Amino acid sequence: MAKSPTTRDAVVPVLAEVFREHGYEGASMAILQEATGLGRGSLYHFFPGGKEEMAAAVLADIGAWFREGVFVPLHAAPDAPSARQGISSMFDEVDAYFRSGRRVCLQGMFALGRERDLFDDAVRGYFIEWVDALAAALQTANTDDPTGRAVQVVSSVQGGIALSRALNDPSAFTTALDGARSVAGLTPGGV
Amino acid sequence: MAKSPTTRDAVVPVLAEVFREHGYEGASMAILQEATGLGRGSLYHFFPGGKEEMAAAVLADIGAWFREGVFVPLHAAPDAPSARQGISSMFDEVDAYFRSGRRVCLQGMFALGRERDLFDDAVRGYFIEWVDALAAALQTANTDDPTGRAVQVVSSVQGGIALSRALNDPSAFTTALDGARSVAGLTPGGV
DNA sequence: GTCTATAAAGCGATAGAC
DNA sequence: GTCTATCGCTTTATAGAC
Repeated sequence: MAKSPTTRDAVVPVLAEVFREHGYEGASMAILQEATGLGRGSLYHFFPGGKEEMAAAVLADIGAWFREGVFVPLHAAPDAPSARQGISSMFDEVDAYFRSGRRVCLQGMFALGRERDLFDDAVRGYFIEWVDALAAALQTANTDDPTGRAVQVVSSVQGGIALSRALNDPSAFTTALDGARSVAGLTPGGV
Repeated sequence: MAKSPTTRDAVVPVLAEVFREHGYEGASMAILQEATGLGRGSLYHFFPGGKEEMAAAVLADIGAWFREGVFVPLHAAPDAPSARQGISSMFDEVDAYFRSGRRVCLQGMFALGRERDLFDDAVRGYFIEWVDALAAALQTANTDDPTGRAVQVVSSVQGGIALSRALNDPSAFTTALDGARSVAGLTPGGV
């Protein structure tokens, strides 16, 4: 690597992981400092709004990642076969991203707590985008009740994370995801 | 009412609601004090272990409620029709208890955060009991893959709470629950 | 841009009077 | 059993040197 200037963009994923592991309140400045390797002053230089701005930046970053990698492809499917392919890819991406339930969904976590009030738009927007994109793909795939099924699929993913963490068993996430695939009209085998 | 002696049992449900609304860390002693109407000294008299003992008591109380009202009936079903009836009742109880997603599941909330480490047994035990009881009823009802379906149903409930809160729309919980009913082999109409 | 020092407030927990 | 006063620690945020 030529050089590594500390940029705001580079530090956001690190902050994301800290928020995922410790929660919003639990992620103290001291922990964020240690994880990023930056001093207090540097963090406040990049994020004058403090923790709240850090979390907002993280949520925006995650939202952009899903938009680009998952939601846009779902919307882009022109016909039924490619829609089914897109939905199948979504499950693969989701399984990889959440590491079979070992990694928490920050938006889902925030939705359960007081953080929802603070980051209302980011949390709601993320799930609206997800449900809308999936519903559009399900409709293209000629599935009945696309919106209802999209809600059920996204719920299963979120609940699968919670349950697999509670049981300390990633297979619970896999099972939940399999059920969601079935709801989305995918056969266990392939697209 | 003849008199109202402040008992430990009477204060636990109040604490539960505070933990649900503010989370474990967000539920400060000041808030718990105000909600219960008790002074610091009284709270520490009932719960010498402080916040941790309060949360443990709350989790135990919730666990006992579900055990008595939901899990035991599921296990008790002697034949397929009564098993289906018990499963149907479970969904009604769950919908009422979580107020169509307006009320958070404390165990599910704790599972996503650091609290999981602190209340590991209570959180894991709660979900193990739930999945086991539902799987037993599904088996009695002659449903295939009872354990897998039980995991999917419980995941849907947990995810439905998160999604309905994120969207600020209780109908998302209802939709998630309808999907779960279908996974459990129940027709939308009745038992 | 990065750092340390420090301010100001809130936290959980304890002590001891009543 | 209930209360208030207080300890000691951690928190976020700021100020200012470099």
